[in-house]
Amino acid sequence: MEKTKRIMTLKENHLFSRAYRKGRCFSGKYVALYVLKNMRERDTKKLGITVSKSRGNAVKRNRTKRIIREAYRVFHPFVKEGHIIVIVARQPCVDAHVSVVTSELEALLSKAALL
RNA sequence: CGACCGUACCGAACAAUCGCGCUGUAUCAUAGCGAAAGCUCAUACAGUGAGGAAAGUCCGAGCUCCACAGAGCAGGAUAACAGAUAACAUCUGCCGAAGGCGACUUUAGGGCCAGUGCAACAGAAAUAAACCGCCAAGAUUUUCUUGGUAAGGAUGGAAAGGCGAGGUAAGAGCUCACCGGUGUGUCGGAGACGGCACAGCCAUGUAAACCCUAUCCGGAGCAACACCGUGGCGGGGGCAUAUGCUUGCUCGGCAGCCCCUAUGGAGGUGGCAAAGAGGUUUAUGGCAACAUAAAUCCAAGAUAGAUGAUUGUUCACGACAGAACUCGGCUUACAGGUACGCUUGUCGC
RNA sequence: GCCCCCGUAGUAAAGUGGAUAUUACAAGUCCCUCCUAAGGAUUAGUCGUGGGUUCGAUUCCCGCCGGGGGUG
Repeated sequence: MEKTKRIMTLKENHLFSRAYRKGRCFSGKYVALYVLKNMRERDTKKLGITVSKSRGNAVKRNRTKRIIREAYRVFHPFVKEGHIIVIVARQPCVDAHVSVVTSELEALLSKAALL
């Protein structure tokens, strides 16, 4: 099974832009999902979370990132390996509750055939 | 009790489970490096983990690098006076001015008699004075000329100290009382300045207009800077003449492999994390800002960037808002709450 | 994080402290034309915002707000 419970985070900017250009896109009301197959590293899964500057000030952006990370943490052991996942927060996500975001993320992940 | 003023402070609390950054200790069977020790990763336990403004980046410093014999100019900043401070555009006290019944608050507040500029429109006239008016003289006769005048009218933000009385041909600080402002003297004060007395009103506003006076200022900023460093491009030496290119051949040259070395992209480490112009209390000095002494307290340190979720209980039902080298201020945002002191109004004793 | 720059009609730009803030394009209305184009006339500004200096501020000074750029 998975060797680490730790979530690998996506850091490089060019991988973000690759995911936006070439990845498959699934968007819901609260978040949008970009999925890209990682050819180089087959057995890892990487996560990137993006909150635009127009969504609010620093406190609101940090809080939104925490909510998304908490929602993703539930599904992390079941997600298939070898993918780059980018989650983009949309405007309603700033004031949303965790349970709402979790249910929507579950629907999007199953739609993307990652579960 | 209500309203107001000033100063200081707080910025939801507790418990359980899961999860995150850093530090320490232990383990390292498994994953990576290594001959090994061990290190990284991981796991377990313990500790610790955002603010009063962390914000805006508006001032002032520390720190680092660059430049620099000395002096001046240019440019910039500040501006009553005295002090505090490492320093400041900050703070304290005080003076003047403005506001408030008051507690108290606000105040870029030097110099237009060093010089220059500007003051549109209106108005006769804007720094220079006679349009109307008033008075006198002369000529002519429903007015005109010459002279005097700054009381009154009209314009304007501003018209030459204000108001009253005397005075005069009419007027005028021409003279006088009061007020205002200027100068001199004297008294008080550390000083700005204030009180009193005398003299005397030849003259607007603007210096956040140029400027003058006094004081201060070299430049850039932690993405500074220092170190490690392999990819590339270089330099030197060695190996091999096996292979490719350069012409069909030979020599030579380039490419090749290894070692040393300079620069130093990506990346990493330090700077930088517990401790300094630090907080609290007490004592002394001072009106105060603050200073001195003693005791005592302090523990975030990320690098796409750590504090969240769920459940339960309670309340005032939770605003503004996230450290990024570090301090002192200023400015701006903010649900609500607490303490002390003062003023004023009403009621009661 | 740090360092800078800019806000004027819908857009792009001018604008010595002094009249109702100027020009071009665009937009609306009217005239001209059988209709359209061209042409002519005309309309619309809280000069980003709050204070201050001044008789008077788009302009000078200060504080906020918004936008943009640079960063061996």
